[in-house]
Amino acid sequence: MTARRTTSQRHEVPPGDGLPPTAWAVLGLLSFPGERTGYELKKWADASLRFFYWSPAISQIYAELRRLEARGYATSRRSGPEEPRAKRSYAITEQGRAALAGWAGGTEDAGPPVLKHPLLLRVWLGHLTAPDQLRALVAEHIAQTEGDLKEARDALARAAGTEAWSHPHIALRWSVRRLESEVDLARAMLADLEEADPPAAETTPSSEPGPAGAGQPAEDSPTPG
Amino acid sequence: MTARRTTSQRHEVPPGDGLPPTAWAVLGLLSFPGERTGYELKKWADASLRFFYWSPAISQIYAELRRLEARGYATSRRSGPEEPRAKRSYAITEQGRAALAGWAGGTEDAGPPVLKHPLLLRVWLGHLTAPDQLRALVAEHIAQTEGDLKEARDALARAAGTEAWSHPHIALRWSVRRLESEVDLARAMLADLEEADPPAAETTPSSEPGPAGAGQPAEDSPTPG
DNA sequence: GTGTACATGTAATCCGTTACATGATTCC
DNA sequence: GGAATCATGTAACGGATTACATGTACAC
Repeated sequence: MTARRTTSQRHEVPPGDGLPPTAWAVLGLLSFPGERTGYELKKWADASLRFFYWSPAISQIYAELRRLEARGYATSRRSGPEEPRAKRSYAITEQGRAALAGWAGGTEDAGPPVLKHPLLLRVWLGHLTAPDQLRALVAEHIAQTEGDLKEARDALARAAGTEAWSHPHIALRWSVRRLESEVDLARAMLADLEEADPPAAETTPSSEPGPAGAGQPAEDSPTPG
Repeated sequence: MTARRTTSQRHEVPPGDGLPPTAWAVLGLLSFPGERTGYELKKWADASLRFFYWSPAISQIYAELRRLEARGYATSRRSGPEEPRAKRSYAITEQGRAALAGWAGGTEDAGPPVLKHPLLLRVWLGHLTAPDQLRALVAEHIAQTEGDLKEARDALARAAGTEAWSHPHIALRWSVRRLESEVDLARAMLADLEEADPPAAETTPSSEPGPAGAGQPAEDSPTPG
């Protein structure tokens, strides 16, 4: 409900582009010099874009490449007999570059960032789970995020050699910091959970004993937090 | 490629539930005491779950509610003539609560958090955009995030009165901190962008002048960072 | 009496995933 | 010779959105 106008009445398709975000991402990969196969694009996306954008199914990359070509935003070329493998390599066209630059420059709103965090949903539903089990889930998430963080750092280190690609580099730095923050956030939440529901232990003989009204709040209460 | 096993061979559908994440979220909303209409669920999701999970289309909430009822996870009741409006109210069943508790407890992996950040894609593609235009996009994102942050803080303040709902409260606290971090991250990125490409100004007479090899790196270079 | 909020749905469409199918090349 | 990687695609399906359709209640 955050504004986001519905383009007015009578289904007039956005005259210009109307491409899904994934198409722009694929075209973006092609915007760097050189030509590439769908397979290569997939590997590349998994190594960089995945940290802040997405990691698409390979079948969809092929589909987007065909669409991009149909629009004149990319051209493709079958490998000749000199190359060992039969494959199809794509390159961006002038038209494609212009359209992409328009998208990247922000003439049409690219939409807000989307975050879908199942762990948080589980925490939100913490009343259904045993406290230590919930904390274990958070701890597991921390471990997993630390793994991602390591991978992002490796990617950043790899990219450090290849200079002149400053913008991908900046995006990766953002990703590393973001993952660091994700770990911090999870740790802070763990602390909150412990405070709200101290682990069964002999070292906390203060405050309320426990089973007062923690179970079910008054019936018919309106939408909480 | 972060593990995430493909459930092994031969399409054996997950025997138990196989519900999409959205269904669990809707059922989760129902797991708090009281009965609610689809319309109320939508409003509630927009006021809380949206900060860390999702904000579904109203039509889909109705669809999920019907599915949940078909599975026996929820029951519905039409409003009688005593109520001013004709509507259908849903409540969770014992079965539904049990299934949801199983999901929330983590027996089946709920999947990793998903982040799709169009701004970062644009930054990654910064070579296509004028430096100050790109910085303007980041600045706009900061402003927008600060708006979200304010809303999240308001939600937290509203929830502060309604105690005993400690878990939703903890999730909201996480969201507030997360949005604060998002602002910090964007500011840091802005600084990186300024360093990489100093704004046309008279106050920085040091380091390299600029247009050396910043345009197109050597042709045929392999997949960069 | 007009607009907004409440309230529920259907239909069309599309993005995206999973599963399936196929085959060549390279590495061990 | 067998596994992993390279390489490309089709088919089925499902989740989710947008647009459309409809109507009541309430506030101003």
